[in-house]
Amino acid sequence: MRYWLMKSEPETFSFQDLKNRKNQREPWDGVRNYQARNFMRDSMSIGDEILFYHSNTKPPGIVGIAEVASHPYPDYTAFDEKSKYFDPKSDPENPRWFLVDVAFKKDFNSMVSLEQIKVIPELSEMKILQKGNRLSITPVSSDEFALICAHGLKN
DNA sequence: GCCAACGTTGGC
DNA sequence: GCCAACGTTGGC
Repeated sequence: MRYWLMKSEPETFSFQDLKNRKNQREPWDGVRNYQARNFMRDSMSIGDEILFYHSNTKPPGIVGIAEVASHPYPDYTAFDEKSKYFDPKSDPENPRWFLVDVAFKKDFNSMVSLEQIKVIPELSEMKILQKGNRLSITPVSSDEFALICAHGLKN
């Protein structure tokens, strides 16, 4: 079992949007970064838990828990000329981009904001805090995951 | 809206 | 294979 942090801009796709989806489940399409793709394609397993992070919003932070809900499979939006994620270089015979389905698991009682994360010494190693980090998917340790959940789930 | 950081592209 | 130009991310 691994743990991940996945970013999404709430204006594009929020945690509430995920919760409102049929089966509370959504393909994580549109990732066009090789490192993030590799995490989904090579390292994720069904049941891995995900910290759902809202970026580019005020305040940014982690709003709840999701989980990996499928094996990796090709990102079909890369083959769709009408999609904004269309990539003519991704060949259906040899797909360049992969994704997993993500499922809603649990709301936090209160957001764990980026500001809070920054002041918790045990979280100082998190990728999200490292300078210049822009990766939309990053691994999280089990201790970090547990600590953030403890903060998010307390009243 | 600014801009630092970083990934990708393409000419050479 | 180098690297300048360009586009994007995302906190502030």
